[in-house]
Amino acid sequence: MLDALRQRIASQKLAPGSRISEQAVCDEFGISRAQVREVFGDLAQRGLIERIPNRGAFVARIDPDLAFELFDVREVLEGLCVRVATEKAPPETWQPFLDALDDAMLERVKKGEIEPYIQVVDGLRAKTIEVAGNELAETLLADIRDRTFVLIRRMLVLPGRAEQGVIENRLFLAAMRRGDAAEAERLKRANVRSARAWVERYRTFIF
Amino acid sequence: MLDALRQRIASQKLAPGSRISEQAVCDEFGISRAQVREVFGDLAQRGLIERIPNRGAFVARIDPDLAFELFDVREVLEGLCVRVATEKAPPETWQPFLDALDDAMLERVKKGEIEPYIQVVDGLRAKTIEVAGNELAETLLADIRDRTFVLIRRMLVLPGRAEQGVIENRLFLAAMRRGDAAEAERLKRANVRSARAWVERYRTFIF
DNA sequence: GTCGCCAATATTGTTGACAATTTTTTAGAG
DNA sequence: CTCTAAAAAATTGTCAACAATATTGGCGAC
Repeated sequence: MLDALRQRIASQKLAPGSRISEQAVCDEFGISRAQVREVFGDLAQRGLIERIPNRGAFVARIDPDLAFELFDVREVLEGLCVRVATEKAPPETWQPFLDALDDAMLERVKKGEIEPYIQVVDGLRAKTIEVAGNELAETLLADIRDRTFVLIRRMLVLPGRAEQGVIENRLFLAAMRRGDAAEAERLKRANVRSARAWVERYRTFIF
Repeated sequence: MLDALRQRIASQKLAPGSRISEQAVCDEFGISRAQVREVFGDLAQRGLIERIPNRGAFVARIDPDLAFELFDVREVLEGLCVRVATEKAPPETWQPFLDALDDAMLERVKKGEIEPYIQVVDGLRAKTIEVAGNELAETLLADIRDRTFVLIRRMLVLPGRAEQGVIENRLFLAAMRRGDAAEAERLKRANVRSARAWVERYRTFIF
């Protein structure tokens, strides 16, 4: 139930800025307002909704400043996970992802076919976070993902971004593959910073 | 009210593992259970308490694994804040802190007088986070601080740790003073990792 | 016709009572 | 005396009604 709302907000099936009525949620899920209010408290703390006293709950808007904050925190947390994952997992763990990001994949994204790329990158991140084994970082990154989900999709359809993403992912994956944790972290962070720069550059389109 | 409980848990006036009765909080603060339950939800998400269905709320225990997770996340977040703060603030911002951490201070901590040192370091962190202007990182670091407050106090009374802290703080402060953001971040991270290593080394005393 | 004010409506915030579950106590058998 | 089981007490989870606040609609003055 909480996850259902999380997903809807992340995917913008609920438009940013729109109000979510407590009663509407009660009716749809057949639960009492007390439970809805508990869920709302949860969503508010995750930054997915904003609660204004006596006014209600509103789907959070992502202004550019906040988006860059999210990118900065994501950069260091994913960098941390990449470093620890590189140290913990055997190097061959990352080979399948390197294989998947081959030249054929590069051709596909050049033609605008980004779904397979997203699949691989999502799998890689999930694996990295799992291996890193830092539950705190895991939950924080999940929250950040919820809040930036649509933003990132919008960025990935920009001309050339997914292609650049393939190249950057190859770079830090190669470092992971050879067990160079410090360099892998550095390259992963460069990757996130690069994405941040694209958002900055195409700000008018994305926001 | 939430802050009162936060402080009590952070300072371990409420012992880790002990149960917090909803009714007890109601009586003490003169509020209804619904409000208490909302606060409990908040505390649970911050990781300060653990709620077990139909059993109640328990003050969270910090086992070594979790402590190291907290240190790892703190390392990268404080590193981020130091880097951004160095980029944003004029270099002379950090001079007062360098001045405070002089040889006289070093002598004091050598004699076990760590309170002034803690004062300065806390002020430095507050200033750094404020200047960095990343509200997400700010709240996350505040939560981590709540959870590791007692831990760090226990570490600082260990022989030699505060002294080492003075030296490490001087190092990254010097980098901030000369506007070298990348190096300041690196040295701040080394500082947190060093603290983590002390906790690891004196594990039996600290946990 | 527009602005301001007041009533009507709707929504959120709060409270207390009731239900479900767990813990403690007590009684009884071995 | 100890262990088991059932009853009693205490605690958390849930709900519906009430109060407070905000929004909407309508009326009248200018």
